[in-house]
Amino acid sequence: MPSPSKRDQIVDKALQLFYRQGFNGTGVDTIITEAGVSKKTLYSHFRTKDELILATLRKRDELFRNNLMRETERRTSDPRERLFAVFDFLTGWFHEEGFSGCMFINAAAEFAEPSHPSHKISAEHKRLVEDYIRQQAELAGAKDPAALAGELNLLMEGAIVYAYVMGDKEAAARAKQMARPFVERQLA
Amino acid sequence: MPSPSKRDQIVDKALQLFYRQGFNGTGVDTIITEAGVSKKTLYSHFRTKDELILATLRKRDELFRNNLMRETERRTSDPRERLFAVFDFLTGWFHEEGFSGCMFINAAAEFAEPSHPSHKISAEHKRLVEDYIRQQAELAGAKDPAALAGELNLLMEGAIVYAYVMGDKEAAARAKQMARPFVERQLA
DNA sequence: CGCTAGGTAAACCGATCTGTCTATCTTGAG
DNA sequence: CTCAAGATAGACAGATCGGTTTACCTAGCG
Repeated sequence: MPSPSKRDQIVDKALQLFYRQGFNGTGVDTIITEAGVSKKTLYSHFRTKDELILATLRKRDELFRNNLMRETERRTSDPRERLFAVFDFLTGWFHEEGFSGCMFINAAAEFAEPSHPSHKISAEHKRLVEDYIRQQAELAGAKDPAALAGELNLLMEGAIVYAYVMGDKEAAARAKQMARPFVERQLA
Repeated sequence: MPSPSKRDQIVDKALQLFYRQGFNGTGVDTIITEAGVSKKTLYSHFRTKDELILATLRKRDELFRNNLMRETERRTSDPRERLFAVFDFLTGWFHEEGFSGCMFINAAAEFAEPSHPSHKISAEHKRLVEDYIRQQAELAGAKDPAALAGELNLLMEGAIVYAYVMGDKEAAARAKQMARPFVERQLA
């Protein structure tokens, strides 16, 4: 059977390249060269480029949400403070070298059709992030955790667009300030 | 000299196709076929595909901001209410057939490098939209119009991501509600 | 030893990409 | 009428695309 580490090599490289150069903008030949793998190996693990794209998006979702949760929970154990800490996580992310926006927003941009598998995974990713916020809002004792999570997530998305399109890496700090009235109203 | 209407035909078709299928995802051959124009004509008006992309983005910026201003000002003449009316404009836009997100967010996704001309035009577009909001905030008598415009624009961007990636076309109505505390604080 | 599974390198396929060029047609102005 | 400008269709070039195939290599194992 195919070695799992080869598969990981491919997905890891594809992750970098798709993130920085887009999906249509990255050819299979580039991926195999960078990953140091033959084309046959790639196509023994993935039937098509589309399948590779889906696999990278799934991995990115897993890595990103793990980071979000780990960093948020590392910063504070107070559930109320965690609702604000997600914005500090964003600030750190925006300043990372190679930051290139949200890979799922980027994927939705290239795969416009809502029924396209990559677009659906992107929507699901956003839903899962919002779910995590909702859990924290519940722990914090919010009156309507789902509503608060929606509000905070909308602020996060706005900050991401600001940071990426306009290059304003301090947008997350502004979004954090903007979050205040909504958290307060829910936890009054 | 080249007829200006031919040029317009090309840009108009390119606008549709780039918006719905992306920039890398739309070939020059498709554009000329759909526009009913020969390849030579296209390349007599634009030196490269990149130049055509820039021309379509400039036109989109012009059309979009004209729409935003016209629709916002048509809805109400009260400057304070106009700050909320921009969200109603968004709701209408989200429900348009063929809505495919913000073309400038999509462009930034495909042209990741901040120095890329298309990325720069996208950043400029967002800045110009925010400028318009700031003008309205000034007219409404905001204490810090620039800050309020930044807050409202961030809410708008968040709503756009929600509407496009997650398919939640009512996000603008939620963003409108979220705008309330910021407008009130500035106009107290 | 010899077989097999998984790998490599690279040729190859047909399609598509951006961009150029040739040859022809139409049209409006002097 | 004549001629030049602007358009057409479409062949063409060279690169790149996603994907298949061939031929060879290597390591583990009976």
